[in-house]
Order: sequence, then structure tokens, then C-alpha cells
Amino acid sequence: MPPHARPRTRIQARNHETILDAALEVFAAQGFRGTTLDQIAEVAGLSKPNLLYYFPSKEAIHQALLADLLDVWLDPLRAMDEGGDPVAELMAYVRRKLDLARDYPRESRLFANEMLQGAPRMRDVIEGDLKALVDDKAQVLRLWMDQGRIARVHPVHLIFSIWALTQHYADFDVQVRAVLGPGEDPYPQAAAFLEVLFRKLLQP
Amino acid sequence: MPPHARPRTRIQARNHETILDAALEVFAAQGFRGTTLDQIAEVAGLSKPNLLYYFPSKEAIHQALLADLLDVWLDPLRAMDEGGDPVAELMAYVRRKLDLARDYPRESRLFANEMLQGAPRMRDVIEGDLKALVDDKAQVLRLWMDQGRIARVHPVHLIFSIWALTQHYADFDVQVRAVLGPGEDPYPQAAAFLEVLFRKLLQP
DNA sequence: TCGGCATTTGACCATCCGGTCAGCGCAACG
DNA sequence: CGTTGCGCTGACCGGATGGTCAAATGCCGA
Repeated sequence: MPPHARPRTRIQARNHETILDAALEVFAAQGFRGTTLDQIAEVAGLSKPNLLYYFPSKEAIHQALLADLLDVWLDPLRAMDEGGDPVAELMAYVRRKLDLARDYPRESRLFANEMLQGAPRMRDVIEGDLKALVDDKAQVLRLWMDQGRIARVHPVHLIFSIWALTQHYADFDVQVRAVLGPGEDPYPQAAAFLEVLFRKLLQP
Repeated sequence: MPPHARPRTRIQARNHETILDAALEVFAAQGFRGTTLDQIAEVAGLSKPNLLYYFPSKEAIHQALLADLLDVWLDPLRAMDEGGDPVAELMAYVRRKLDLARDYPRESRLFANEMLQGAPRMRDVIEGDLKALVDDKAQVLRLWMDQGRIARVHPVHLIFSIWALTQHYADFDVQVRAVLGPGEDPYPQAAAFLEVLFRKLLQP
């Protein structure tokens, strides 16, 4: 019987991972509908029926990727500590988010694809966990603003701006590199630029 | 003979437009591979063979959309005038770009889709016209910085930041609205937020 | 009114796609 | 050494998909 539950043997663990990695590659670039099982199979170096031995359907592979995604994605925001120094906490968040964009661009693009399509498979999480977390952190930001420790701006749009500016480097990588010219590494420049931008913005 | 050239009669003009509008709708949400001619046909209210009477292929419809796109997209940047007041010019660019995101979100998403896929059908334009325009405007920005009229930051990343922050509201519309809560119009808030952000960033 | 061209469509085709299934090779174990 | 069950595959299926075509319909000027 196909192991549609969590991996149990070593072979299952390895192939599970191989398939998810290949699927991430293709889904991130082509979106859900644009991706075929054959493409995933080829990237994974496995046969199509073998894919379906480990996952019950294309849907299930996609779901598995999305399920893992949001946790990793929101971790840096969760780490923002009310007790720390406001500017330092926010700058650390920006830096971690930019590192995520650099180190996990495929995950960023998978997420972007889902958003572009109207989040048909993530609505619940977005309106639930994500909104709750943002509301929570927005309260922290408001507190810091009330205390005069950072400038008063719309706290949710402040968070949006961090998302937009960091994910842009992963999602629009081709454009960024084409415009900067070959040989330029965008990320150190981006880090320096965002450092200045947010420091100025937050200055009370 | 099918009019695969530019529209000549009134009917051709109307149907050309109807098809492109419907195609924009679907391509923007599903990407190129994820879109089917049947979907476009249904949105357009035409039969599939009729679509192919006006365009030789699905590719051709997509190409037609992309060809129109970049011009509209880059117009506000082109309008940035070396002779004007630096901060006013940049703020006007931000505002126009945000208006574009609000009024033409489908175009923004079509572009985003293309970028996510690695710009397979736009590489040339990106590396050619787009890069040339950005290089040109970056020179203007450097001049303004040399004159001490705006703060010194990486000019290309400054442009990136305008793109990222404005397009985010179109591309991630679902997320933005879900997090802000129902009934909130993101755009006035975004306009106010970006006004503050860029004014502070540009302050010498 | 009528001839001719523009427009539209139903039927069709080859290919692709997600998914199924019977069975093969093989290692573990009695 | 036979059996059992995991991992894997070739062949296949029904439906979707991009595209074709001959024929039907609509529109317009002479």
C-alpha cells in the first residue's frame, strides 16, 4: 500500500524530500496549473507513477509545500521581541527577511504565485494565522510609537513594506539582475539600501 | 483570410479588444501555461475557433499583451524630469506608480507572472529598453545627489524600492486586504505611508 | 435584391495530462 | 528456499488542450 502518510523508511524519507524539492522548483516557476507531473518527475529523476506512489495527487504535493511554507516564512516576524530595542528588532527583521529571500527564492516565488492567483489554497491561513500574527505585532509597533521610540506610521503598512522590499529581490530576481548588469550581486547592495531606508523611516 | 494583422473593421477592433481584455484577466491570474484558450473564450464570450480567427495562437495573444504592457508600465518613469524639483518629481513618480497598481492590477500581475517565470518572453526588452531607461534615470538621480538635493542612496535600488512598494499592492492584493481586514481601502493608506517613507528617505 | 467577403461555428484531430493498475525485481525473514 | 511485502514501472485510460477546417451565417455595397 502506498505510504501516503508521513515517511517511515529511509528510502521514503529520501524520495519524499526529492519530490518536494523538485516540485518546489517547478511550482515556483510555473504556478500550480502550469506545472505537470512529468516536469516534476523529470527534475526529481523519478517516474511519474513513482511520484504518485509517494503522494496521492499533484494537489497533495502542492499542499505539502504550502503547509511547510508559512511557518518558515513568518518565523522572523514572530521573533520580533516587544522587550528589545525597537529599531534593532525591526532592522533584524528586515535583515532576516532579506536573507530568506536570498537563500530561499523558490519558496518566495511559490508564495508569490499563490498570491497572484488570489490565494485559492491559502485563504484560510492568510485570514487566520497570518492576520492574527500581524495584528499582534502591529500592536507592539503601536506601543513603540506611543512611547516615541519609533516614528508614527501605519504599522501594518510598515510590515507590508518590509515584505515588499525583501521579497522583491527573490520574486523579480531576473529583472533585478538584468537592470543591475551581470556580475553584480544584488543582495549586499540591497542590505545596505534597506538599512538606510528603514533607519530613516523609523527615526522618530 | 483571418485578419492576423492589426484590426481594420469595427467588428475586428471590438473583438480584438474583447479578446485581449479577457486574456489579460486569465493570464494575470493563471500565468501562461496555466491559462487555456477555453477559459479566455468563455470570459470573452466568444467561441474558441473565433479567438483563433483573430489571433494565430495562444502565444500571439500573450505576446500582444506583453508588447503593450511595458510602454504603459514605464511611462511614469520616463516622465521623471531632470529639470523639475527632485523630491517633487520622485514623489510624483511614486504616486503615479501607485495609481497604476490601483487602476491596472491585472497588468501588474501579468508582469509579475512573467518575472516569476524568469521572463522567458521578455528577456530582451528587460535587458534592452528597460535597462537603458533605468540607467538613464539613475544618472539623473546621481546628479541630484551630487547637487545635494536628495540623499545619497543607491539610485537603482531606489527605483527598485518604488517598484516593489507600489506593485506589492496590486500583486499581493488578497494578502493586503485580508490582513487589513474587510472594508478597508488599502490605497489611501498606502499613499500616505509611501509619502512619508520616501520623503524621509530622500531628505538629504 | 444579390453577390461576395467577413465572421462564426460544430466537428474533429493529435497531443498532453493527471491518474490507475497489474505486475516485476528484490530484500528480509521464516 | 519459499514467501511476503516494499519500491518501482510500462502500458494504459478518459478527459482536457491547442489548433484546424469545411461549411454555415451575417453584413455590406452595387
